[in-house]
Amino acid sequence: MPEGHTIHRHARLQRTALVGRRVRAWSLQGRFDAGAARLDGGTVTGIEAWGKHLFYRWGDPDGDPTGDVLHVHLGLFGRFRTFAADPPPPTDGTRLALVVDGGPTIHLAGATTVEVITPAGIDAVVARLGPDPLRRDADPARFAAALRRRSAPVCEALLDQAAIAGIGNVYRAELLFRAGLDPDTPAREVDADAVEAIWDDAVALLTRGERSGRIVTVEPADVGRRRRSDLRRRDEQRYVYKREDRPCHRCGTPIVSWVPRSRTVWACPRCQRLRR
DNA sequence: ATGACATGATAAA
DNA sequence: TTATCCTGTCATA
Repeated sequence: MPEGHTIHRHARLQRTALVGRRVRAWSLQGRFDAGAARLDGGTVTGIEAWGKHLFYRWGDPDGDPTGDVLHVHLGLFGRFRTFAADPPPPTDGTRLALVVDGGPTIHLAGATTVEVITPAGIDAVVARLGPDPLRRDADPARFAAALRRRSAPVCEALLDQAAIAGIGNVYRAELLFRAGLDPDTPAREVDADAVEAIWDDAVALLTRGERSGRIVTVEPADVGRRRRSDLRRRDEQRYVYKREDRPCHRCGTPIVSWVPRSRTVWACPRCQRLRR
C-alpha cells in the first residue's frame, strides 16, 4: 500500500483530524509502550511527510512545542486504520492508537518504524533522502545529479530513496514504461530530457495518487473502447506492474518481468525497447 | 492450521 | 547477496 502518495495522503487527512487537538495515545505492545505514554495527553502541532516518512510534531496541552516528534515509516505492510466513531478493539498487532476526544481514532500496525525523536532527528532522516516529488520545496536538479552519479540501472536508482524520495515498486515500473525506457539502462546514460520527463511524470502521477488514494497510471486513450470496462480491474489500471504475460495496453506485446535485487520489475519489450 | 505473499529498508556476511 | 524485521490477507489443507 504505502508509496509516497499514501504517506502524503495520510499526512493531509490526519492533519485535519489531529492538528490542534489533544490526543490520547496508547499501545498494548511492549515495543512502543514508553513512547505512547510520553505522547499521551499532548497535542499535535503539525504533521509533515517526506518521501515515505511521516513526522508529527508534538505539543503540550496548551499547544506549546515539547520537542517530541513522532516518526513513522510504514515499511512494506504497515497500515493506518481510521475510525470516525466506535473503534473496534485493537488487534494484537496494533502498535499505537491515537484517540481524539470526541473525534476519530487511528490505529497503526505493522510499521517498520514507530519512534519518538527530536526536531534534529527529522533533519537527520531527511538528510538521507532525495527530493520528494510531492513537496513544493523539491529540487529536481538533485534528482538529475543523483542519476548522473549512478552506474546502476535506472530501475534501481528509482527505488533509491537517496535519489528520489517516495517512489516504490509500482511507480518505478509505471514511470519507466511511460518514459519508454529500458529499466536496465544505466542511470547515468538516461538523457537530460528523459530525466526531466520522469521527474515531471512522477509529480503528476503521485499527485493523482495522493488525491485518489489509488495508483492509476493508464491513460484512457491507451485503452480501446471495448476494453474500457476492464479499467475497473486493478491490474488493468497500470501499464506493466503485475501484468506479466498480459498484453501491453499500447502495443499488445506480452509484458515481461524479472527480479533485480529481489524487487520484481515489469516492462513491455516493445514499448521500452528491451535489450535483454 | 499453515504458508505464501505484499506498493520497504537495513544489517550482516 | 542473504537474512531479518514489521502484520494482515488470501489461498490451500
